[in-house]
Amino acid sequence: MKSLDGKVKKEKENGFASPPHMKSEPEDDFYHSPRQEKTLKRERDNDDDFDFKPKKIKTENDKKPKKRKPDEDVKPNKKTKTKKVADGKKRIKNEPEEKWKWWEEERYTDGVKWRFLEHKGPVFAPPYEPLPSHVKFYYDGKVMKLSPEAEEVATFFAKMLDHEYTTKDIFRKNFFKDWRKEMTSEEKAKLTDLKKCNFGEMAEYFKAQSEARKSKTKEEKLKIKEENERILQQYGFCIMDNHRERIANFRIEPPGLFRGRGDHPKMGMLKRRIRPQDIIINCSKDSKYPEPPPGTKWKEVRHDNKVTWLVSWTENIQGSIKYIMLNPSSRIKGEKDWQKYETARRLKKCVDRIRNQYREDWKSKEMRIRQRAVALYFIDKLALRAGNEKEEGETADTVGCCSVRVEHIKLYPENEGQEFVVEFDFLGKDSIRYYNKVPVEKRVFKNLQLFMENKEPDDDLFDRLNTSILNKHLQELMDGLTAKVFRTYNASITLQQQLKELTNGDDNIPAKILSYNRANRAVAILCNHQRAPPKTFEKSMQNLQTKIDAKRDQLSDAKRELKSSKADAKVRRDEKSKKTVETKKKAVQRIEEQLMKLEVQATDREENKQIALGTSKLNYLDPRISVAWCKKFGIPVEKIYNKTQREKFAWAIDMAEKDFEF
DNA sequence: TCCATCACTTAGAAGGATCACC
DNA sequence: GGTGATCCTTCTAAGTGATGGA
Repeated sequence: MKSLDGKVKKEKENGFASPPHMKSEPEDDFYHSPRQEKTLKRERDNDDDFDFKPKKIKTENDKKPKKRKPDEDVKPNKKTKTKKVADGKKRIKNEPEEKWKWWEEERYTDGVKWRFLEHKGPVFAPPYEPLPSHVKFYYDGKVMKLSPEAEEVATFFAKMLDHEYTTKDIFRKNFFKDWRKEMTSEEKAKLTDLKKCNFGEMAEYFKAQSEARKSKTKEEKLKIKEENERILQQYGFCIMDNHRERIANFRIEPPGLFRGRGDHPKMGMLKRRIRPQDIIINCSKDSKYPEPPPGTKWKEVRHDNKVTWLVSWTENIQGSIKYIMLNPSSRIKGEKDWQKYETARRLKKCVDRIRNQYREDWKSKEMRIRQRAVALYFIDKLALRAGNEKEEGETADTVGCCSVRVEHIKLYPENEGQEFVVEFDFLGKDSIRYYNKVPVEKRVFKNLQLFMENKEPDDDLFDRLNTSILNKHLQELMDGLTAKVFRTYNASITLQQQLKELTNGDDNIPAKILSYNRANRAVAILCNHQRAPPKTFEKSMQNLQTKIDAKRDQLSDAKRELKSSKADAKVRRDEKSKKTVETKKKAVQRIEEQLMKLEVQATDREENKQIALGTSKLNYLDPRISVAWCKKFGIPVEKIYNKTQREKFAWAIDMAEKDFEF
């Protein structure tokens, strides 16, 4: 099977224009003036302290039109203005259309995700290329020629030889078992012990290949780049309704060895190659369907416009479905994202009521209600994930709030001068450790003691609760409320409040950005977004310190020079020496600035050693807060969001003014 | 009500691209 | 221009939560 048949097919017009949407403007918008909060962990907001600001009606002269709300539940939209979506006939294709402001248009309701969808299908992994004959595999010290099927799987292992994975028993066991399935019966009979396999030459070969790729000439690299660009243009976009939209992952995952996170029982298993007959295509009936590679067929072509995916297949490790979907910059993802933050803002309006309610529920006669209330308190206070049940033995043993077990918490009536301390220690999503010691309210503490009575360490702490019960309850408290909304809400409100607290209007830009990063960091800590410290961390820190020291020396030199030039000018009293003083002054200033920049950088980096800022920035922080902050303090938005992020948050950059309140 | 399935969001690692410095 | 550090993009695993059928 050819992965990408070399020829570029001329793109054909589809000649279809989906029905134009009528654009409408909502009549109003809510703004909220939140209380400032002092600490990282959130306290109460007042329920009723938001005010109402009427929406402007867009006119031709308005520079910034007020946009509609993404969240239909908030209030009905009144159509104040309609705009026809251009009927996308000939102009849609290849040239990048001018930036489309989908957020100014009306959304679909009733679960329809699109009216027209056309795409080219996925790009398959390149077929296996057998190793050159000089690259040998050895078994028990002797050369052995492998069948292509067995050889391919062997190369997967060889490519990972440097990785810790290949030293793990489970990984090796799973790999060997799956590898044997690909062997001929002769190979199977002969290769019985993984320890006797020598993949060294293969590994060397791949390393050399990778080196060769790096040391290619400029021209060669450019050629590769152009080819990638060509594939991107051909397969990396679809037409959804009237717009050419970028696809996120148009390449099918290549075969390889499964790399689970943490202690995953399936690590090392063979992830099989996906073929056209595994693929389900989703597109509209009246579109030009993607062609399967010559001589092959798709599993199915369907036309389901209640879903957003273009391509799907079932993966063989967990049996789960994988999808090809659109890029975060697309309308379909952006609308959802915007809506997510609007839901979180609605929570802000009623979070006080909800908090009062769960505090009451701590006293309930019913165990299930107490458990629900304590769990919700943790989700709110500590930004824990919901914690769905998982199938035992199928995945790594990780938990979230509802699935926390007795063994994951310790209770201290008194600890380090604080009363009622709970110590959490468990593995969360991606097997990232959650460790936290927090003082809680007495009632919570007493409840926890009660929940733990007569239980074994591996019993569920909340045995009368699961995520579905919890979410059902939340749904009753607020339309659209689920456990994860609390994470979004608490992350965003924390950012907003930390920015208020930390930003000093008189600071220069690097110092303000340090403040921003610190606010961002507070959120990342709250959400427990961690990263492995970069391998080069210590060294790069040292380098930076060396630079700082050098800069300090430079500064004292410059100061000395300034001093002597001043003395000189005093004696000479001529223009030339006055000028010299000025020049020296400027030099000192410049060096001071440079020094400060370096010091700020060092602080930022040190504080960021094990913390990942990206996840919260991308998924939890209402981008309008950051945009408003940039506008308020004259920071170019490019300093906060890179190009990709600006594309994802185009809606927020366009609509948020400096007075935006989450 | 329970469970499986499906769709979609959220997550950190890896590797490539770009930048800063000498 | 070379090199190492840093930034950005890609990759795909691992969550959440809705839904529908038994």
